[in-house]
Amino acid sequence: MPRTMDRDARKAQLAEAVWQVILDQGISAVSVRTVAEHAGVVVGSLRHVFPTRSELVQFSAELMMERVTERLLTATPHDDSREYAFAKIKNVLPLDPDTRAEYEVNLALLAERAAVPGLLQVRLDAHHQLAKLCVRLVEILTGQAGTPAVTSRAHRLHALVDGLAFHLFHQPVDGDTTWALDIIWSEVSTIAADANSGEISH
Amino acid sequence: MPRTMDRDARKAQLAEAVWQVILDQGISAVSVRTVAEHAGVVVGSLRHVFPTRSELVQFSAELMMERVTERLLTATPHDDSREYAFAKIKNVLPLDPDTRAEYEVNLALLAERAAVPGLLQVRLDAHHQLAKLCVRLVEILTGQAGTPAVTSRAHRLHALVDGLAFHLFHQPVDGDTTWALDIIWSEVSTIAADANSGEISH
DNA sequence: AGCAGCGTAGCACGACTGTGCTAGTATGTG
DNA sequence: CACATACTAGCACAGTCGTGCTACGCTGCT
Repeated sequence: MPRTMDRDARKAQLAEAVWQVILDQGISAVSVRTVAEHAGVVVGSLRHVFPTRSELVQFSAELMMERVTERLLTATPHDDSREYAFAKIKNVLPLDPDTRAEYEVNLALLAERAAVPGLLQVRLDAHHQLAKLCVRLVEILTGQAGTPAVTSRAHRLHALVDGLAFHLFHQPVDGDTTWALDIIWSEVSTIAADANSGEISH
Repeated sequence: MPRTMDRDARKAQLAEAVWQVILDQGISAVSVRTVAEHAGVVVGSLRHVFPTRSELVQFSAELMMERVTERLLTATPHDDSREYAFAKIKNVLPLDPDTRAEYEVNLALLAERAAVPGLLQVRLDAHHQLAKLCVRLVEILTGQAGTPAVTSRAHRLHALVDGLAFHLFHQPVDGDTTWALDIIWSEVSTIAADANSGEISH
């Protein structure tokens, strides 16, 4: 065998170059050439790892989702279930420049799904994963599971999270974010409180 | 003067061709040639109206927003303020194929803003307009105006609307949408009810 | 030492891009 | 009728695109 390299690391390096190009010049500027140049490799090398542009773009999307999932799985223990839920949700909102970039790349890849069909599945996976997280959080907060009230609450929480993400993305990077956190905290509290007082539905 | 045509109609025709191309092949397929072909005109004619691609894309975005605004302004009188608010919100959600397409084009143009800077302003305008609508609805529902509680409620409603739009977009065209409408209705009811019982905050 | 083969480097090709430019055509106004 | 001109039509050019392809060098196993 001749010299071999860490393929996964190389793929990650190229995926990160894709993200950078998206942030700098938008998704339409993502070509095998621009990405290769950004990553400091020649086109031939990039194409040795990703034979086509589609594979490059799709892997970039998958790795991005994988990274987010990883971050979500890192344990954030809290004695109070409300603070636990709050911390988890803060993890998926574009609150700092890094997560904002993440969100922006996500939107760009969503818009590219007409050109790279595989992106649709990636996007759907991400969506369902967030949905499942919301269900879990509601279950923890209410102490119930599987009831219609839980799924309803989870739906609502999910919508709120996605909506807030969209809003945060629309305001300047250094803008005030406390209002969004307030909304999340109040929602989390409401879910917990309603469960304790027995009235959940509506 | 030589023969003249309805310039606005021609511009609208071209903008609609842009939307169609976005829906069919994604934003990256939007070129002066593809759009001209879709509109049934030659490139020269298109460029007589829109000298550059940027102007074409930007106008398409502006016209789209204009159309939405127009639809929003058409009076939908209701004796009950809750039903009025509900109807208004239904107007901005991607519930049928047409409004879904609208939403998709919106997202695509959002992703293209790195290439066409003017799109950022268009998107921001749309966002602020929806925010203003939410404030107005909350004012109508609560009978108050200008209080912190109103802006807080409006923020929350706005986030919920954007989040639900995102969710509806992720499910199949013929999917069940009643759950989203239920959430909206319950939120509208809650806003109205809390205002009557005096407790608004949180 | 030799060699198989991974990874690097880059040329070539046809297609497509945005935009500058010119020529022709039809039509409303004088 | 004449003419100015809005509009149509299309060529040209330089650039970028994705991808097929070959050639070379280094490396690690036999």
